[in-house]
Amino acid sequence: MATTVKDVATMAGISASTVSRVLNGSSHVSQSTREKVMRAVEVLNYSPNTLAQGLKGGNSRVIGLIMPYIGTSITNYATCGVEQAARERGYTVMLCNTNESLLSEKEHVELLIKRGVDGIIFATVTKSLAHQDHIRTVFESGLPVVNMIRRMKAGSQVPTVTIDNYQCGYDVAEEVIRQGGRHVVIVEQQATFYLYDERVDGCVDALQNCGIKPVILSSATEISAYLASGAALDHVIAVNDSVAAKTITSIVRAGKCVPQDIGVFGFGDLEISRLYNPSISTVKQPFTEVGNQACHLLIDKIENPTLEQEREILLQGELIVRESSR
Amino acid sequence: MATTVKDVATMAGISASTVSRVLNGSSHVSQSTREKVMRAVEVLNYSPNTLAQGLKGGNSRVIGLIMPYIGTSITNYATCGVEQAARERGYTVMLCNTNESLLSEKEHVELLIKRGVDGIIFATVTKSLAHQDHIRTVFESGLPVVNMIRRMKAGSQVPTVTIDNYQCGYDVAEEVIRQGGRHVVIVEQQATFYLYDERVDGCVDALQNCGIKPVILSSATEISAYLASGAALDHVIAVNDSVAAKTITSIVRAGKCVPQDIGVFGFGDLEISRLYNPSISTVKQPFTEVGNQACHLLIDKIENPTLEQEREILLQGELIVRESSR
DNA sequence: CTGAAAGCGCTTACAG
DNA sequence: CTGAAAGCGCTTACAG
Repeated sequence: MATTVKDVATMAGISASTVSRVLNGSSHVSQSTREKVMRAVEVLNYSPNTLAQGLKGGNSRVIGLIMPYIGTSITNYATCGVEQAARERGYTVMLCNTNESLLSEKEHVELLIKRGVDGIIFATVTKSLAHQDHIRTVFESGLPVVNMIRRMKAGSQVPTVTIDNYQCGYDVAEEVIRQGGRHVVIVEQQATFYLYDERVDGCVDALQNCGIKPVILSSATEISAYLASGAALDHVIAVNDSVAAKTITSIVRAGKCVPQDIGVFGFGDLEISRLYNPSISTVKQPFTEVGNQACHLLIDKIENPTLEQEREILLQGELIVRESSR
Repeated sequence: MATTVKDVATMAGISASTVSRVLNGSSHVSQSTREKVMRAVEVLNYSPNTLAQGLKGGNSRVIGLIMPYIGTSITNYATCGVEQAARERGYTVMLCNTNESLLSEKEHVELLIKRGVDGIIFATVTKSLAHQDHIRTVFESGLPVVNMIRRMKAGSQVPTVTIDNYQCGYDVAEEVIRQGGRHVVIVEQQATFYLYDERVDGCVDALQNCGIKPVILSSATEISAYLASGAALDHVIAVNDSVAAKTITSIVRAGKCVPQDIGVFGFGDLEISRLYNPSISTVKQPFTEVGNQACHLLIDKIENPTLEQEREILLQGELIVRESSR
């Protein structure tokens, strides 16, 4: 049904081999046959079957993307970035969702290999150091692999693209200090990820450099009790924008004003930080760019296997001061 | 490098054909050879190369998913739903992002066909009736196709899974009336989609049935001027949750209270509607379910080509009343 | 510069 | 019940 090399060859009056050569521009072909082929390709609207190309051992031009969850904006933007870079370079993305399941992540790896992908991008579910053998195995097999968003274990050879969350935390804390912060609370969230830990570490270090020891609460709901206790408080740094929003609500309901009484910061620059009233000061996280770079890194390796890859790419966030602070 | 049928055949001491038969369970095979094969498969950890399977004319077990934009929660949830259903049934998703470009949508169709997908799911970018020929062409070629989220032109044969936005609008307006609404404003948004139009239509019809004629504003920023004009207003229905949030901010800044002075409703049940202060009354939209059903519809057709498909599946929303109303 | 042949890994009539 | 052969569409040494 679809047109094949054979059809083109017949129409051009030459062999299939030569058609293939013209299309892949490998060896030298005479100008006249090249033109004949191109004309036939044009007329028949021919385009090679990638399945067959992939089977033949060439690149399948498909990369696997294994995400922990797709319904969240971080992974979303990263997915978007990967897809965009892949398309630019002529690759297609196979999307896998592990729902934060390690088992599922492992299964997806096997599936993707079976599907003949040229490489795999992870945003690995594991922060546990012990459970990344499946990734290392793939890496060592020579199949190009890039990890993004979430760090892997220290000493891992797998190239990783991520955001410098420690620095983001450090920047926020410095801004807090600039605004005169003395009594600072950091609000975490139940499910903690590396990236939250890193943000918190950055905050704590920056604050301690100025002699401030922050109080750490493990969820936004604890803010009410903290305020009720009468403890001094002038700034809150929440581990992400959603938590910041919840925190502001708690503060306002306790009868305090944001930012007049208490300044609040989040991380992420999600839609909510712009829409919330008051709008939320935050650190913008370039996740689309993370996806983009991860994909380019992967394809570079695919197309040039001997390439020495960068071990780690750290992207910087951008402090955005809005109404919820100062 | 990877193990093939041949390896299994050699190990089991039989032919490749028979191995294939055992694995595909087609014709009858003796119990003893079946066992030999299974044992070899086990030992070699064999799993067939899907590229070769696809090339051979069987199902490639890959479906194409063409989304207009991935960085937004609606399409996100739908993507999630598709991926989930696909995985359950042994299919893999190729993700395409058109960025709302019709040209790109057309290119993706060709790409996916070339990639040998078994079927394609769209959330088509066009609401223009004139520009869906590429989809119709595919549909008529017999390749299974399902459209979701956004309607296609009336009379289109392409099965569509979507949310009953008209009914959602109708439900919200009825709730407004139940709450004693008399002076109602509907706030739209710049980029209007079918689904927004449908919501508005539902609202307008329900209100008019009760003798209420709503005022329609084209963006949340107009609410300030409207309030300043001194016009009576007791309820606002915004075309989605983000617009509802902006509307509330405008109302509050104009010195009015939500919901005491003015009740506000949105659509979507996005994260923001829970986090906003006050939390926003809305209609929950089951987009994950939309993706899910679209995918099942597609795979049903793939696996049973003679199947008579439903032309349209309409999913219902769910009214959620929160603090921003009554 | 170009063609015939072999092969990627699989499946499926066609024979036995 | 099972095997040998052909073929899916392509590419790539191997000859000329």
